[in-house]
Amino acid sequence: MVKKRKLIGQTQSKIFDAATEVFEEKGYAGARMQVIADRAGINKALLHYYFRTKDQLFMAVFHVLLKKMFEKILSIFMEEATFKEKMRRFLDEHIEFLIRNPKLPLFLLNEISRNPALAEGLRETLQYSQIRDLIYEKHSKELKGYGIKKSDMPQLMITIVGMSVFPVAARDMIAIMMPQLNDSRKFNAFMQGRKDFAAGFVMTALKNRKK
Amino acid sequence: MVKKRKLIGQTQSKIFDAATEVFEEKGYAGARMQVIADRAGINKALLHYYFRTKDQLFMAVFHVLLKKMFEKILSIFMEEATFKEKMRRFLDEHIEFLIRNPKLPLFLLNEISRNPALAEGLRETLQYSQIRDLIYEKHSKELKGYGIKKSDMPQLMITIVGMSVFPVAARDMIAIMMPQLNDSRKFNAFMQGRKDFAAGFVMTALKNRKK
DNA sequence: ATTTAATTTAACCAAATAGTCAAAATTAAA
DNA sequence: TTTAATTTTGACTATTTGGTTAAATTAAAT
Repeated sequence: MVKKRKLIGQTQSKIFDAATEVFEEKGYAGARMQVIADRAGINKALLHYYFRTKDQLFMAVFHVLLKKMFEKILSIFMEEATFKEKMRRFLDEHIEFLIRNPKLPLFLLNEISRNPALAEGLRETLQYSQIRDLIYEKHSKELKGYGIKKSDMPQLMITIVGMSVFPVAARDMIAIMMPQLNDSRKFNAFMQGRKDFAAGFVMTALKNRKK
Repeated sequence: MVKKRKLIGQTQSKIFDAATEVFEEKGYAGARMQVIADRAGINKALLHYYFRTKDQLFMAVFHVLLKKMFEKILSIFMEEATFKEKMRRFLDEHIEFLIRNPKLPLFLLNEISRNPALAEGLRETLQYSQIRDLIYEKHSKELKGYGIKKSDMPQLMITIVGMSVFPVAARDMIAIMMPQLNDSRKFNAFMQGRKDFAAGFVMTALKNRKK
């Protein structure tokens, strides 16, 4: 019984891992079931045994990745700390996360853009309006001190998240314009440097903001 | 003679426009030649008459769009003005450009990411290192005053471009987390507001930067 | 050991899709 | 007006690709 489940688990997770790789690399439309099977080291029919269709396999992978990404983004902002501390922690941890998962943002942005319904399930789970209120309410004083009104929160949050996500999403385009960031060692060094740069940049902009 | 060319031009550009739409929406892998033909109002065989293969049609579209995007980004930074003025003008014009071409960034980022060789041709055309030197050399004094060293330029440039590009690329994900930006009127208003927000944010961060 | 159930495979199938071609229609040239 | 060249089409082909099925293999239960 245990052994059986272990075996199922092994095959299933081999498939799942292979599918994750291929979908992240090629997207839904570009992914091939045969390629996933090959990379998992199994027969193509076995894919359909465990995950009836390409859609179902994709959905399984997609939702795990979507959750992974959002949990990372949101968890830090739910902790107890000043906004400044949260922002710093967010940039540190999120950039580490992105260095380990460089293909994740572009994959998610794309698939959601091609089919917004994909993320529909998350809307209820997230209840972002509550989260946003929570973030703002919690830091209302601190943020007012920076001249940030409630209505400015989207601008600010998108700026902060963009600071970490954009360079990773745009990496291959950046590599064209900035050959000095071409190889991954140098790019990762750039991302490491971005922790300080982004945190300093945002804090300076906030502290000296016209109110 | 003139008429003939005009007719060719008409059909070719009908095909080209349709292909642009479909590729931008679906990406290379998700695009269908039949759909492009339908949208152009012509027979599928005519696609292959004017553009021998899907690859050739894609390449034609891709390179026009890539050029369009990069020209917009770079042209402003090549003008005669202070760095501050250029940045302001860049954010204004680039955000207007992105409002009119909302699908362009994600499309380009994706296709380049799936096949970095696609952008290979641009490397020589752009000679970014020269451009970067030019930008820095031209504004060396101004930027030093802000505590920006030559080695900080990638961080700064990526931050500025990300300010305009990221919200558009991440639009559908943002719509999930921020339902208040869901409909396009409100999102465009957000992007209009971003001209001021981003310019103010960057300038404040620069002016008060620790040196 | 034998039977039953779960897992895996090789060989197929059907639909989708890029691409072809010969002939028809249209347009330009003689 | 006739001829030649170009453009457009309908019907077709080859390949790719997601998905199926029946048989073989392995594990579990009796």
